[in-house]
Amino acid sequence: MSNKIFRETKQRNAIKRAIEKANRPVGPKEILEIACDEVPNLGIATVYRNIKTMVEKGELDPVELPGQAPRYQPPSDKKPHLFICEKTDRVYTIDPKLGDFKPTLPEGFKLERFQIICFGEFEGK
Amino acid sequence: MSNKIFRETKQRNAIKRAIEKANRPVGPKEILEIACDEVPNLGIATVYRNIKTMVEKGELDPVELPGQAPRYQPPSDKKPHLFICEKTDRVYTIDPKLGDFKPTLPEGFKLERFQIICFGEFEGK
DNA sequence: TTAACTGCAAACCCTTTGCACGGTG
DNA sequence: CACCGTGCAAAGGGTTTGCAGTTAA
Repeated sequence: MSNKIFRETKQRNAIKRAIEKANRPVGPKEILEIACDEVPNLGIATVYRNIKTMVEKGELDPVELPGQAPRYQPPSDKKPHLFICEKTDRVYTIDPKLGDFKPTLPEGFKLERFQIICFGEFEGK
Repeated sequence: MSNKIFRETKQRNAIKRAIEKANRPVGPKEILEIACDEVPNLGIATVYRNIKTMVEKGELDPVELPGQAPRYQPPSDKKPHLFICEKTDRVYTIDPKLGDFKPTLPEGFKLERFQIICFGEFEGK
């Protein structure tokens, strides 16, 4: 069982702020770069360890992408559908207005859940 | 430019046949295992090199998955939508009967194409 | 014969882990 | 002061590359 006590450190806070500041799903390297403004020689291992801890605590959600390493975002923004900008490689969570749409599958396939991944260009800030 | 001449080898043929035999998108390890029936000490590097060559020649299509390494399938079966069996980790291409469905996106997002990834269990052979 | 192909091992890249030190509570 | 967290460097896992020997054409 997990009765570990979590401590506040300047590294952990910098990582949290970096993810919030990004405001879209970001990867470990991206997090490191942003957080390094606050904690110059932050190690990548610390970023990975904190991501893991935060995901376990439910403070961070992994966003898995086709053909790419996972990115992370605060759980409050949780939306399963994604938009991948093919110009900038940035990822956004979207609400594609599905109504009651549901894919129909051939026999034998039991649908648990589904995800729509959109590709294109995002022309915004 | 690429004016290389491609040769037939027993390894390359075994790899091609392994992918055809699988009849669903397969990864390098899976290809190696199947092809090893024909060519016992086939090297994994050869599998990777042939995958690359075949993708470049258009004889093979990569199938990219969220949070997983890409798998490959013959281009004739090309369908963008996928079903991932969470029991066996096997991947299947599907036709989810979309009709004229299209996701509606917020302003600023220019939709180029989209893909539906379904998760669940496949109860078939 | 020539140059593409192969197997092996080493090199890579990204992620994880071991260790000694530093810092929180 | 106990023990969690950190930085560094080494270890892992999957993919790629260098090399010398093999083989297709």
